[in-house]
Amino acid sequence: MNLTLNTSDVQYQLVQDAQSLESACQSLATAKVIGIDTETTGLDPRTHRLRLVQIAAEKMPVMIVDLAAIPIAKLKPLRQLLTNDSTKVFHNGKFDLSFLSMANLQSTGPYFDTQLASQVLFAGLKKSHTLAALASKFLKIELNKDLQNSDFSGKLSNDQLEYAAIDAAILLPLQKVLSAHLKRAQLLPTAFLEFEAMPAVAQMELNGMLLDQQKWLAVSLDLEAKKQVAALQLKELKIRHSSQLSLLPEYTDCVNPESPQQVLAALQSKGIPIDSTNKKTLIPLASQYPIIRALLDYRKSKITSPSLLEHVHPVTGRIHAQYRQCGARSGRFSCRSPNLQNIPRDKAIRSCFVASPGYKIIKADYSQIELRITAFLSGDRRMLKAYQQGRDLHTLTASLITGKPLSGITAEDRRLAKAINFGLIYGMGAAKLQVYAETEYGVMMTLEEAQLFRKRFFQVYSGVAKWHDRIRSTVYGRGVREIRTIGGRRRRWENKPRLSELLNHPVQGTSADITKIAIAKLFKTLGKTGAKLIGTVHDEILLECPEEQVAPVSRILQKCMLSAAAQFLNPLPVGVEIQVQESWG
DNA sequence: GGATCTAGCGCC
DNA sequence: AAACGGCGCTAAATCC
Repeated sequence: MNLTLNTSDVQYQLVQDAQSLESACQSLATAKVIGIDTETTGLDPRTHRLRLVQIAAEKMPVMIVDLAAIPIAKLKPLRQLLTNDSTKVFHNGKFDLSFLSMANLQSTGPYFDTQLASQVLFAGLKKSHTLAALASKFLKIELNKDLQNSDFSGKLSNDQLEYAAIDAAILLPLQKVLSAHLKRAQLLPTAFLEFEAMPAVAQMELNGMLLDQQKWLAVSLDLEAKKQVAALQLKELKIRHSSQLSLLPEYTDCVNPESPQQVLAALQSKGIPIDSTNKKTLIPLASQYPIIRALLDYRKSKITSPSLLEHVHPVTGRIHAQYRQCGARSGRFSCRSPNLQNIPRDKAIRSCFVASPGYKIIKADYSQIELRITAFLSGDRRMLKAYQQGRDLHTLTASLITGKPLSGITAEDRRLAKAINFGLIYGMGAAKLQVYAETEYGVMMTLEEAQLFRKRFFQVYSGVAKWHDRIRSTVYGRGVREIRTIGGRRRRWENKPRLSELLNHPVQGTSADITKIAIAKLFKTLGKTGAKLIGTVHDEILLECPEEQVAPVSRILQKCMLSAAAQFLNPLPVGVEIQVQESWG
């Protein structure tokens, strides 16, 4: 394997006319693998322009296409090259594909993304995944990135051209060495799963979500008003309750309810025995102390009203959040600017995310996917059987734990069972279960009851108990610092992981793998339906679909999601719930 | 004065 | 013996 690349003699050819483009593309078309990089006038594909497209292949000079010099109509050879069946190697291809797509230069796979490859390889560890870091680590080449943010809009210097050429050329040896590492670590399937999802994610970001700004303004004003009322109540209570503490000025006037430190000190000074002001500490005390009730009300009204309006794009009028495919150690997506994965479920709030005129929002959720994965991984007979029979696992758990017949399970029983199911599969203790059930599901229980429920849960689902034991003895107990999903996605730890983390990754990570496969399949299948992928929230996929296409697209969506899950969970049945609405709410 | 950390909380 | 995991955002607190 030839991994040497002397950056000082990377050859390149600057292409500024149609004829040179055609001949350069002809040579490059013979390559099985090409490295592609782009230079742009900025970071926003909607407002900044694509200036250069650099394409490298082994033993050829890097072709640098100057898009400022060649009319769009003459780019056909480039289009052909981008859509041939060679492997296209990118570094953070989401960025390049977004700009190519906006320049009406579509490309097709197969793709290899060196950044995603590195992230898959080192998931869980603190590593840098920049191109310079990878070049240094794997090729012992120190890239000079001084020109990365230089002005690529005007006349280009030789230094800029050389920089551009090197960034494309280096992708080829990097792809080789990363492939070898992925193969050795048995991570090729996971990496390819990421590569196939990558163009879908790029398109998802470009599509964005439409926010009804009028509606949102009304909702956020309403939230703000509620917050003011709560703050006022809080202030009055504080002043009254602390009036006798006039020697301590910070408690006499008002305490900033936003400051956990001040709130903690203030509450402690009133003799309330707490060591934290978080929800789970305060909720049990709320009935006893009006001030705590007021504080909780204040926080509730404070519901993160992220600066959504600031994220509405001036050109498209839509919100284009950034999804990071390997943003979470488990393989889940993370999302930011804004984080659309933690928008409150409150209908009033989610209803502000709407479909364009003539479109519908199609929202699809996997049903209890993490519990199903747990059933599969543990092999628990009772859970597997319940799912095979199409039963509702929460109701079953409620019945098994309370001893009531299935027909006698109330809504509260089922909420209790949800808390038990979701809490205990990752090994929650009784004390935490008690608090968790109350704060998340509004179900009260004594510590003794929590202990009993916990004991019963592991009795009735003994396969889950055995699965915990197995991980405890073969991984946790031996100090192993890595674990994998069903599909082989690996997460590693710098230090000894907690048992709960080891139990969680195979479940949460498998769920992420399934969603990513579904998104990749969907992207390939939606084709000319006009439906657009606009968001994903872990086990949920959101599409915006032309009204007349809703029926076929719903079927496609369901089929893609079910077949993605079947890749790992077959023959366990999986459920997908599809809703067609005017909005996300 | 800006960068980073912490607590708390929204979502799955 | 006891232990639920994964994120990003905001404001306050703290560090440099």
